[in-house]
Amino acid sequence: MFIRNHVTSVVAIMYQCTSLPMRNFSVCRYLSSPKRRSSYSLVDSERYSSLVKSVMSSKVSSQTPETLLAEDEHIYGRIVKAHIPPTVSEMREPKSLHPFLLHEKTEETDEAESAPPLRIILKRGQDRASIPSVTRVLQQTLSSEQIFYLERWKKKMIAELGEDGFKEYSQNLFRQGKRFHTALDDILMSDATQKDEYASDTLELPPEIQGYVESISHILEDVSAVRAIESTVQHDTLKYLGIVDCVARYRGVLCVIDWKTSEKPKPFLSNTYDNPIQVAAYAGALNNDGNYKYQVEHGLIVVAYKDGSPAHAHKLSSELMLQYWNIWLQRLEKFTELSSSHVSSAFSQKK
DNA sequence: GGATCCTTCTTCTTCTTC
Repeated sequence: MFIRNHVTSVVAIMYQCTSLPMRNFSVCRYLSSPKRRSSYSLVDSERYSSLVKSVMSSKVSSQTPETLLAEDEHIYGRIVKAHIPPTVSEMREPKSLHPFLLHEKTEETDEAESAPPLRIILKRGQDRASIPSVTRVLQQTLSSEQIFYLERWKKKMIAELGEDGFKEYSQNLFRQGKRFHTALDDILMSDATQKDEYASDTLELPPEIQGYVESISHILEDVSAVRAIESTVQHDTLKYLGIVDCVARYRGVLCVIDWKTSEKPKPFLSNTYDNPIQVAAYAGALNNDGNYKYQVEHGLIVVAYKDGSPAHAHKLSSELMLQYWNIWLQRLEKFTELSSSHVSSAFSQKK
């Protein structure tokens, strides 16, 4: 078990290395090197001896900040405040420094928690037509490694089931996932609105869903104060939207909850691929959406199984959420670059 | 009424030893 956990964490570090910007990559390389060496030890000290001497020398220069400024002015002229256009990342960066540790929105009251869950239906108007969704961004910015393994899996399945068989298999997976979500929405909504602890027991469940619901029954015992169900969230600054499965308290902590169905067991967070990024993206959007009068800092991914075996619940602390939020920003940036290059190439073709 | 959108899922592995 230890070895497995160890390997998982090493893989997690490797994954982070590949997902983070170059400066972080060098940090990872530094951490993974067998012997931590200072980069200064690599400097050809003989070659730079005069420079080192001049830097280390205590001799005071005849130049002072004032004389340097006067000299600069003489050479370059007076400083004129120039308008520097913001970079894409600056434009996209929200005004808030931390999307999960802000308390700008008014504090919650017990009354607000006892109100019926919010459900903002997605309406695609003209203003929203161009706004990408979380799913679309994640799908279109998969790594080449992810695409490779998915394609390989697909080929294997088609070889096994045939084209039509695979199509039917995929549709069935989607159908089960959708039915599970619908059933869960009914359960949560009926519990939240009827104030009856056993209200959901009277609900009729489709037979193929019963195992999944049984799988999450122990999780549902710890879920309370449901605030939102299948509700649209939109990041007003970063311009993206999505639909959160659920916002509720899990063991007393307010979380964005994502329900998943899976054929394979997913006991580790790393088994859930991009799901944590999805949850962080939803939470970040909710925290920047005026329709929600509260902040959510935590996340929860619940993986349910058809045979009724206990679901795996992966908690995402605010620290983890921030890490995944940063990965989400990178994916969003990549998506923007891809779509703008797509637009410009389409434009040049038209020309 | 039809089309489109947001979701719903799918990946990480192969061989040795006890």
